[in-house]
Amino acid sequence: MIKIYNTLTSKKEEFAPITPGAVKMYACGVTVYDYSHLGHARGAVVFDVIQRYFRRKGFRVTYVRNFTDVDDKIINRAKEEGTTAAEVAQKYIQAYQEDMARLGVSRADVEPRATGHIKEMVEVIKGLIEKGHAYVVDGNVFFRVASFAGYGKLSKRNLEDMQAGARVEVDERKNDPLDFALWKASKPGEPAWDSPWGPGRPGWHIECTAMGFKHLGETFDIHAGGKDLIFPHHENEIAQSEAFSGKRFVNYWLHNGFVNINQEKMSKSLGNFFTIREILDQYDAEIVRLFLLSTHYRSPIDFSDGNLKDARAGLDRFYTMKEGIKNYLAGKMPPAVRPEQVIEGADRPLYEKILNLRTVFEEAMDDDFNTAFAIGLIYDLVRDVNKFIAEVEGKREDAAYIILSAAADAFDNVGKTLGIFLRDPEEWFKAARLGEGKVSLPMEKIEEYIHLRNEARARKDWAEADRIRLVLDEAGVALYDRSGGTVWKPK
RNA sequence: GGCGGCGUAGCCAAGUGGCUAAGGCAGAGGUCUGCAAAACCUUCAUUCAUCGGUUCAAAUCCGAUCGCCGCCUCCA
Repeated sequence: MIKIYNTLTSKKEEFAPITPGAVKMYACGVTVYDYSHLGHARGAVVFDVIQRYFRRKGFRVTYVRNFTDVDDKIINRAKEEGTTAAEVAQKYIQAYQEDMARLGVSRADVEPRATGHIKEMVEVIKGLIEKGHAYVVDGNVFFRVASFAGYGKLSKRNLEDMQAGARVEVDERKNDPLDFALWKASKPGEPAWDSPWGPGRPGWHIECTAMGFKHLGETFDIHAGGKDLIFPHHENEIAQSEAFSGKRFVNYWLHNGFVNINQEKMSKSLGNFFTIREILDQYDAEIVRLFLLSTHYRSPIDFSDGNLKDARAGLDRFYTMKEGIKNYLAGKMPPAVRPEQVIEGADRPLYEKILNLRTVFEEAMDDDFNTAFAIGLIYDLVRDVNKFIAEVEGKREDAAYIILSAAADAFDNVGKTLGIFLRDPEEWFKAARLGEGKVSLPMEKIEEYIHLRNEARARKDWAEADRIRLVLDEAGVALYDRSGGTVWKPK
């Protein structure tokens, strides 16, 4: 059974879906006014793995991830660029989709846009006014926070604390500084939609309520987002949603930790961010994905060159093993024997451990999606499999075949949920790493040098062999003489 | 000021009451190798920021102290 840390209760809880066998999940997407940065990537990757994991466990998942495509920042950006808000939004939605595709993030089942749900938002706002939870001032509509008894239950703060600490200039039209805008009257030239209160545009929080209601219902299982959304965004969502429906809005609130740089939050306002595409120009997407999954999703993760290099080293290690498996299995046929007939006693524990990987992986993931631990389990098995490969000479071929193909299957199986470890080793070592621009020779030239070097080695001309090794080394190519021949990898 | 979180080896990082504190990187020694690399083996925290307390038993619970971070304003 899956246990999830719920921000609302500050505890890990057993996941009990509203509808047995189904998960209704909403993740706050991005405001599309600029390229997304690594912090956005973290949430996307983490919640992608979580929704994949639910599917793996047999749940019917409806995953909604929205785009905020109307907002002050989009309007400002449009002004700066002399274009329209709609064009700005379209451009960065496109860019986001490209970034996500490169990171291997699956498409959500529904990817709604705020501007496509104005009607739904207006309906919710109307209902809130009728129920006395909202009021109209000069074409603006504000939510009356004091009218909702549970306000503060998600972010664990009470109204007095917040008023004491209020340090923003207060919109004079609000009855109370904590009240927030549901609908904003548009200024001339701004995007505007007709409403009972005059032309305007929605406030930020109302979109998630309206889109969540429409695509998932008035109560759904999971609502996810970055920790910085807890207050005020998610707190406000709860207030307006529950005030409107009279029902519990969301059962489990999940919040991912930040990506830090030098122990500081990566953010637009600090200017210390790297866009996803900048990072992907330097590091293969799989490195980034492994890096993001190597820390539990609720903890902060520090972005640094060293940490990305660690992730790369991990992938080198994994794919070296995968290459070893592949080389062994190449050209051999699956034996028509039962595993228990041919696997010798000494290898039984390894075989059991391989078959057990799926189970222990799921135990780790069941515990609040502990990808870091799950990856540790994978590397633990990598070492065992490498040991087996190192000693495979003396083994029965049919038994070795069964063990190694079972290992390949097991790694593949868990890799699919994480979205890593799935490539062909050859592709990893060559295409992926070549893509980082570290090798300054074309592949054909490299192969030619290797051929020349092996001729030199055949006549025991070690000086020439070493000279060629050095030439390739300077071009960023490392050579390894294996029993099956010489292979090369980017340094 | 209010609220929340974190502090585990040189580095990254699991572990939240009880077997030997996962896993990776880096380091040291070894096997292998024409030389290398990879891989494998051995080694690498008597100790979990500090100090007290609770308990038969704590990195894990409680209190205090120090340090760091986040939210309270748009923020994944």
